[in-house]
Amino acid sequence: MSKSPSSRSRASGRVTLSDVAARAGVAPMTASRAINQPDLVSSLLRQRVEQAVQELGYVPNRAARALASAQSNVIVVLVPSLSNTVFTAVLQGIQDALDDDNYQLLIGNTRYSDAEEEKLLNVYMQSNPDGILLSGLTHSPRVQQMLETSRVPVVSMMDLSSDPDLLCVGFSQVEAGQAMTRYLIGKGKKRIGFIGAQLDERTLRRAEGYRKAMADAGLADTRLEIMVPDPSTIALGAELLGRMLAQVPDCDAIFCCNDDLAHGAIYQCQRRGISVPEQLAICGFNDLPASAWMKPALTTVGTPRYKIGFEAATMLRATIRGERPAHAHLDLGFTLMARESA
Amino acid sequence: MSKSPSSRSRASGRVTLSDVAARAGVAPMTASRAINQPDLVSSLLRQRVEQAVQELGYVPNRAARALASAQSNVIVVLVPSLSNTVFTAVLQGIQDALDDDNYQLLIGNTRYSDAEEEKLLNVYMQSNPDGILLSGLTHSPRVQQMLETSRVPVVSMMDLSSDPDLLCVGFSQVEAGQAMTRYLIGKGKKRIGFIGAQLDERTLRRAEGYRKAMADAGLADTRLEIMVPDPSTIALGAELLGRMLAQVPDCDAIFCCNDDLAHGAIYQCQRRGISVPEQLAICGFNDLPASAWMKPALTTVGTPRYKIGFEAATMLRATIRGERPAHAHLDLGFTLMARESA
DNA sequence: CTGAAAGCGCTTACAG
DNA sequence: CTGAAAGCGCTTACAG
Repeated sequence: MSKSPSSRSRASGRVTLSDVAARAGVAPMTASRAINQPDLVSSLLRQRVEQAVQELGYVPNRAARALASAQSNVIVVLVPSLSNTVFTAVLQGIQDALDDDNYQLLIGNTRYSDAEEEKLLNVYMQSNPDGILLSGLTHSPRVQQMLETSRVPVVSMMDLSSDPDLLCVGFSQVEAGQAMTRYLIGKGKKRIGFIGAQLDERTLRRAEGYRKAMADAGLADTRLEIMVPDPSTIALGAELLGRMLAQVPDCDAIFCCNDDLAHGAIYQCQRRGISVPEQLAICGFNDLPASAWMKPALTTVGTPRYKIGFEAATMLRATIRGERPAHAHLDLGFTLMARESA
Repeated sequence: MSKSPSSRSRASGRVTLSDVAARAGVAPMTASRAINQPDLVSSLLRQRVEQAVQELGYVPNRAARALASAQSNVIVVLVPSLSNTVFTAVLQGIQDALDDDNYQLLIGNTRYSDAEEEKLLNVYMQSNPDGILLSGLTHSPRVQQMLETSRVPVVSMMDLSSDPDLLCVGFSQVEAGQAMTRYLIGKGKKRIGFIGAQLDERTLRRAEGYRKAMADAGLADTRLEIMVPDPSTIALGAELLGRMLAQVPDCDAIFCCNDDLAHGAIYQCQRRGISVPEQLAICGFNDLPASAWMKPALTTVGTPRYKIGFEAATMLRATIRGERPAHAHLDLGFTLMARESA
């Protein structure tokens, strides 16, 4: 009659499904059904089980469920940064899309590192995820291999792949970079600099679009490019503006690979008494909240990051359920936001 | 001799520890030791097991491990927002503190809602976490109860509790609000407005500090307070600046409960031709990256959010290991950043 | 240093 | 609609 576990017991001491079943006077199997598939149980037993759950404060053990059912209900999300608003918006979209689905999100921060991505994926694979959401298209060979051998559904976010079979949701980073550069060229700018930081794949593709547009217009000049691996910050934008002007004194426009850099460049211009856009046009990428409000308001590229997360999660969920999406690639596009700074 | 599982098998098809053991010619127990406690196994067998792991591409099943060992190695983190830089910095600190510890972080976004916090905790408790990191001190009664009955170690972040037994890492939000208000009073300001949004507990405590300082100086006037439940954004700051000036035309300073609001207020002043700080002093809270760079540079309160995350995670880890921290409360302080705007 | 047995808490696959 | 049996893939607690 003793309630304490025998000395040789390995029981955790927590309330288990068997405890609930005993209290309700049913078999554990029935208690399980009453909780997970209530429609299959008579209302009388269901009520008795529900009451036992309440009285005992039963909390299901997710590990046991995952083990028995071979279904983890885990979705892994890998993003390169948590401090970059772009990716927190993506995460928000994912959460909203999956809100009612009882999925558990395992959020990994790769810090823009392929090695870190590999490490995280290695650990997260131990949780036997039902699906994976990845940022970007380029990954280490081992990551590619892990993904293939695991046969877990994957959706890539942010850019569009050239592989027609790869599920992805995003927009063409190359075209967006090209569009912004063409806009500046259309404004009559000739000496258009490009400032790139972090050098993640998206920045590289935007630079690719910039180069295409410059070459098309016969304006290409490698000295107009400043590329540094440091993280994008306002402070770095301010610094790189100075470096660009020192390197290319007749520069008449600067395309920053993102808004943080552009904000820093504009603040630096204000400090140096350089009028924007009259003396120097400046534009960014991503349209952060401050961009529309600052003086001068920043010309930039609006990107559908929230929607990317939402749609990618939706596509992944459909794939997990065994549905084949009509289109493997979902192009959400971008919007050129012409404002005051360029 | 067939490799395919029998039709009645429930096996997942994945490589298991038994497969590794069979390949290495050892018992599963020995394979387990070779992987998790290699020092307890002879180097010969260890090597054979390691090789089998490689050849088979073995990935341990975390659910099985958690179930058998009654140890999840999961730490739950609940933050009110992922779009607020403050909390992403906290998360970064947590990740850095726990980096080498094989903990799996379950990050939950409560969206500033007690009900959502309750819902998340309910789900996350199913993972049997080893520890929990919470934002703030106030929670719903059911959350409090879940925490108590579960006996899982908890560390609260951001503020300092009045309960001496509650583990917490942060700083006094009340004192910070008071300090900033006193600073403005010291600058000769008489009609100091307070703009509060979101109305989360930190904002309410900062407002409490503001009221104390105003009352102490005989400057209290409830019309000087604007409190709205909407999320803090630049746009809202711009709007509320207008509302404050309409309501209190002789207002000579505005204390915004955070930097986003303050940025919006300053941008709005620029648009209206109001000089800051000459006509109107404006200050914020948190010292976001843009604050030091914008013109005028924002006077604000610097807060140790990264360190809060780092130290809270460190304290939690120690507690999980059974150590008693020397002090239950860790006060990391704040810094008044006097700049141009006030 | 190594291994056979039992068990963690749940669900699957049956059977009635 | 209900339940007895077996099993998911590991680790604990022993024993040798």
